[in-house]
Amino acid sequence: VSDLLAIGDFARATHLSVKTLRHYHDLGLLVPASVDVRSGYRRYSTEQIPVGHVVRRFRDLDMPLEQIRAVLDARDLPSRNRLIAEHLARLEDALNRTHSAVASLRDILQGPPPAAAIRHRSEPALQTVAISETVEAADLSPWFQGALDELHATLAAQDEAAVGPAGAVVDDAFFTDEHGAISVYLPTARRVRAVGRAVALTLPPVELAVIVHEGSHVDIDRSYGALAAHVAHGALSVGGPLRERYLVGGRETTVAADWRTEIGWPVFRVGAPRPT
Amino acid sequence: VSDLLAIGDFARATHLSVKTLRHYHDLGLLVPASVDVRSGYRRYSTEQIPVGHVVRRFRDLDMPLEQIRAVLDARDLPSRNRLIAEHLARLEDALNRTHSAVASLRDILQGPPPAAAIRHRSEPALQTVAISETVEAADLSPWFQGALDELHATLAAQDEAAVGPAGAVVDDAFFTDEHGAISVYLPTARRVRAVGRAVALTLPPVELAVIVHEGSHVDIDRSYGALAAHVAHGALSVGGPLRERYLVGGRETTVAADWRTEIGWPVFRVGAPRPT
DNA sequence: TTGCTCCTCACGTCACGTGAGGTGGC
DNA sequence: TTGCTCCTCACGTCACGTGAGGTGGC
Repeated sequence: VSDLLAIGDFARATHLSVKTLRHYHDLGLLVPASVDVRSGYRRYSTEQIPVGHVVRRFRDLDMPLEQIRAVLDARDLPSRNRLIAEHLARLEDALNRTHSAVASLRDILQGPPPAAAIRHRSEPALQTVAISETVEAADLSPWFQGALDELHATLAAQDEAAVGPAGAVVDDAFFTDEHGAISVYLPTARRVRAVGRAVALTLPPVELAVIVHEGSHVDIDRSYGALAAHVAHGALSVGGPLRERYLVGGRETTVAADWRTEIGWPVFRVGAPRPT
Repeated sequence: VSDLLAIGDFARATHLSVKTLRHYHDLGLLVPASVDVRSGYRRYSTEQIPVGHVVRRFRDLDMPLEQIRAVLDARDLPSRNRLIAEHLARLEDALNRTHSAVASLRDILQGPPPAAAIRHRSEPALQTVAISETVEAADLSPWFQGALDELHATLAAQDEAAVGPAGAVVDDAFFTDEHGAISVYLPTARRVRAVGRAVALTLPPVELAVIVHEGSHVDIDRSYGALAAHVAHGALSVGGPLRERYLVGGRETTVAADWRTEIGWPVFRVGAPRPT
């Protein structure tokens, strides 16, 4: 009995608030060593103090409670360490994005965006090998990497090579709802066999207003904005998914400042009769 | 009309989701240039696109919506820049705390805490000059700095000097409820005149179990835990606020690893008859 | 016995997302 | 006219915090 702490003392011992401790009990994340059946009083053992400290540090690192539970429940050390390492990797990603966002904010507050040229182009039908899935905006980057790697591997296995830069067809819902269908593709000379997620896909012809975005994708919304303003100004809007082409991307250089991304926004064909 | 965008096109232009845009409209943060009275359809002007980009970047930096509104509404450039600089400073603080938390997590997972000695001491009454306020746990650090600076300035103005290290008396509620009364004090030879927030305060005598925490305060919960386990083991618990003394702190060295903080936990007097 | 600690329960907060059910615009 | 876009409204989510109203322990 002498080694049990009331919730208030346990709060002082761990620097977790009483409300937080009750919340963790409700969720089964940090269950008191004993609970008085008559009064409902929670009693924590001194052995639980280091557990509280660990939980607090994971929360300081924004780890979701469900994931903390997974770490605490991990059977063996390797799987526990894997979960932690994965979270630290996500955290580092977040820190990098924060640094980029600060730089990008300074940029945007300094002045108007660099006025990139917008041109119109008739895109013919295109033979490709593609992976199509519904993706959350938050998960885009790792999904995209994996898909593109798989496409290159698929071509290599069939002794084929891409006959142009990689690209993507992005459903409207991806922007308006934060998740939607995306196809990542590599253009091919021939129709390739389907392997794994990769399937042959022929992109339909389309009329596009295109802009080339220079640099990292943290800023890519500015090029989308320029394109949207252009299309709105000309009243050229027509439905259909957006296109992206990665003229220079992560496979060519790790220097994000050197990336070149073409964005294509579907429009009416200029000078042609509008569809009735 | 040709320069107005439907909400879906504005979402594509800014990479803010439609749900998010409607939310910002409800809050008055980003109000459409026009709203159709019959249908409720929102129309955004192309001039609003850069505003959307700015809002998105502030959100990427975790700026609360109310604060973003304050930035957008700022009348002059200096006050706008001040709000932004303040947020960036907070952000940098958060990044530093994240780095510390990662290091501290590695520490705690490596092994048991360094077993610091716990001793008992009778603390006599102490004449001090102090600032007492109710503080949120999240605001502790800047509040503490400001209060301590003010105390030193108060003494200097009266040609006095502290006769011992700075300390604090911390109400239990500060730990259990995340906010509570704190007094920061400097011990004085004489009773000083009250100036500003600083008033003369005589601390009552108290029996303490004390531990000395070595290093930065990100880890201080571990020393609190060791102390709590000791007190629980001896069944020595008695009410009353905690004491801290800053033997070596931020005024002595900016190398946080060299800090030494004494934590005092009120206990029964060992070997003395318990109060009846 | 007093006063503090502890209890539950319902609701609030922040920044949206989900989903139902329905209407408008090209 | 069809089908897509857009609308509102109510509720859900995450990790707690607030506050009411009440009981238990030293």
